[in-house]
Amino acid sequence: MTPLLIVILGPTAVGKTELTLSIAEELGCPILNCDSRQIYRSMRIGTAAPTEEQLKRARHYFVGQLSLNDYYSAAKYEQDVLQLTSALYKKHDTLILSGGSMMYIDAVCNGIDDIPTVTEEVRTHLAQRLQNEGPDILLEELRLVDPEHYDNVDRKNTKRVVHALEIFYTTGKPYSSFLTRKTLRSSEDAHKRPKRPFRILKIGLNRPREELFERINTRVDNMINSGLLHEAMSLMPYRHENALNTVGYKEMFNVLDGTWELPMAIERMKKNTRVYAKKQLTWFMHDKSISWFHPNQHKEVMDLIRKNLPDNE
RNA sequence: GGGUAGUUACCAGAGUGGCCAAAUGGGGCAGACUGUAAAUCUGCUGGCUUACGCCUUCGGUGGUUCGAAUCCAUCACUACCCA
Repeated sequence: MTPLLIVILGPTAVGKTELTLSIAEELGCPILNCDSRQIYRSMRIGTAAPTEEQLKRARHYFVGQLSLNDYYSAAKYEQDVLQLTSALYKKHDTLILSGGSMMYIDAVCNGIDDIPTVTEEVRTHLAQRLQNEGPDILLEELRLVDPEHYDNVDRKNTKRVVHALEIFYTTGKPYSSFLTRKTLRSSEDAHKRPKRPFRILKIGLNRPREELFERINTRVDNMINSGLLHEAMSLMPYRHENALNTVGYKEMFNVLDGTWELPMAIERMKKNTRVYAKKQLTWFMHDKSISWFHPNQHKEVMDLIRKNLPDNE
């Protein structure tokens, strides 16, 4: 009997948490959270992390377990999930992975190439060079060092150019030499995907755009009322950590240092969240293996799940 | 009643004779994506399914001119100032 991984995904604020919880309760199975920011501690309000009451309703993993300055990535998440699931499947035949971090979901479902982790020295050195010499020189360097990747990267996306160089300087080998599953997301390359010891059932949640945007707006208002500004204030010392380069916190930091008035920040936050939700949808829509539902369709979702439960195989 | 400034695309706002379908910003829409991804980056945004091509736009109308968003007349509206 192959165990099952139910993946519940969808744009931010669509209503994943609530549906996930009720399904988890019904099936009596744990929830592996898949949200690249909820996994950090002390960002509860701004990431709409599960509340204490919600956490009590099912066993949760990957919620609030990292410090703001911990290094993390989709690749680490993949490893952590694989390790955890192999343990959990001894007791459960079904697990739920729920969240909206596209790349994390992708890493778990389709795998991610094994690329060495960049050393701190190389990272800071290149950051330094980027500042001193500018992006053009680094891009030119990439062309010499890794012509193959030079042809493929988005050359205007400095972050990616720099990363390829980081890998080169860390390993002495071109970044492109580490990529084996280039078109991971396209179905023709399905055979290149790693075999998982579980079956995957992807359930996508979505709503009409207007409805979703309205929920985003009220969620932002609720965050503000719940003390987001206060939370952000306590995180000010860490504001330059990557974890806090996040919708919601960025805007609050601008209020705290006097750049913006609060109403302006709230508007920006709503807008940026809407943009993020759209980005998520753009990504998810490529994945033809997702079955889509409105979050209200609890019954329909459960029907699909029951059909796929391991003992029904 | 008098005076002054103004009316530009979804919004704000540049443009004061041809290089203007019209800068820039906002908003909106669409897309890319394998290592801190809630990140980072890109394209479109008058219409014509595509266009270095055509058509219709810069408050209304009428003029001047080879040519007008830009100049003139007039009407309408808006803002501020003086009565």
